[in-house]
Amino acid sequence: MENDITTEEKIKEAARRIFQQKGFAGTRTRDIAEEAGINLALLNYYYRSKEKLFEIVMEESLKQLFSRIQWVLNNESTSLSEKIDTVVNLYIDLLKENPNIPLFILGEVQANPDKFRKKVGVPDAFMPQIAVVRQIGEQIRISGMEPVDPFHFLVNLVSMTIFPFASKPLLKLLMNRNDEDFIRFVEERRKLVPVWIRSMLGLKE
Amino acid sequence: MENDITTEEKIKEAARRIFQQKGFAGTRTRDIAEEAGINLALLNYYYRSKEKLFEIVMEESLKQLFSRIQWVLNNESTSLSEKIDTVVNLYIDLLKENPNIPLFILGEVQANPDKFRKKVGVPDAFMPQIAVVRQIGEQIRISGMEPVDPFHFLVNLVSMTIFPFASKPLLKLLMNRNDEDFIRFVEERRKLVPVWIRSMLGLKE
DNA sequence: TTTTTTGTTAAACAAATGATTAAAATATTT
DNA sequence: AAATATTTTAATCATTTGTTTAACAAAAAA
Repeated sequence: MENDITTEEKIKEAARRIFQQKGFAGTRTRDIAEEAGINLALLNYYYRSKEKLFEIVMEESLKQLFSRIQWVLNNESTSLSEKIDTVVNLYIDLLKENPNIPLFILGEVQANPDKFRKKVGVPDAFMPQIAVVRQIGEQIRISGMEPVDPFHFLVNLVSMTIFPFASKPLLKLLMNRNDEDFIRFVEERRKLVPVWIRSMLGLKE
Repeated sequence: MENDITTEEKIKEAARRIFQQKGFAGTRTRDIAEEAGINLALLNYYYRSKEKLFEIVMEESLKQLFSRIQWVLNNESTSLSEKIDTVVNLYIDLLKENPNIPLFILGEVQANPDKFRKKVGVPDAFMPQIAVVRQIGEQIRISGMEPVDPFHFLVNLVSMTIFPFASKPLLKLLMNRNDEDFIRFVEERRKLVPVWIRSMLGLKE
């Protein structure tokens, strides 16, 4: 049988699943080994330590959550309205596959803020320069609303898209819904969130 | 000197701070003892175990985040618009004092969904009966928009209010803002979020 | 004051856990 | 095939960590 997936990859995938669900402190190397179906010692053979393996998983998770979106938001050749649609679609697609990513990252940052200072450090005065922020600023002027910090709308977009996934287990309990219901609920938001955001900004459909 | 605060309370307060920041797995009993300035053995003397102490902290955190809000949302004698204002104000007040609560609860639920089945279990078909859901449903009909699940607006309200706190450390990094800036940003949202929600619902100011 | 109860401390225990080692199995090279 | 290198395994090590114990101190009751 040709088992294309190498042992090294099996370990990383298992680590990803468990780290993302339980966090660094809540994960035991033995859990990862069991999930991967390999001997405990192989973890230290391929990756030097639990910490090192975690670094890799975290790095990739950050990349998943930020890199594509960052590119979209900074694209000078798409309209604000297109950006809104794209971001919502990208996030919902990603989080349907991998709903634990947001809490994983946020939780680790909250537990260990120092470790992330450098990792997520954004060059000073870069963010305000990003295309979408400028476009939101313009739209605020155009629509004639009172001046507001453009970041509010970015936060709204991300909040309304990501938060339902971050609170998925709680939502399911509170709303008495199963997985299927939850997916349906989120798919409705795929259309609704962009409508709401555009409406906030006074953007016509 | 009359030190009103009893040893037992000192331990619980220290536990609350550390548990809420690091989570159950990330917290060592020795950290709690040090933070409380007491001998390690006193933790097991007053509370039987780390687990039992955690239960108490979690119980109180859930109560903080849910009980008052639940009461507000289910109040038959306030308008929908009033409820929106009240919820946003209550949450922002609470989270300014205690910004780690949301991630704490959500993280523990994600790490250990089973433990919370019973704890947060809501009586079947209770949620749809709650006053605010009915009021939102009515407003949806009145405003003449296409029929939508009223829960979307509850989720929007909670997302836009709570998510900025859940992502506070990351937001600060990404937006290059300090604590003072963050508070200002959140205070702006105290006024803005209700406006946006009302607008989504076609509610006049 | 004497006795008893309650609170506190330092030390130690036992289990859990990340990591290592040395040998065995498997694959690759010569 | 023999030799070498790589991968895997079982056992063990060393540290961390939740908990307990036994002695001591302080407070309350007698």
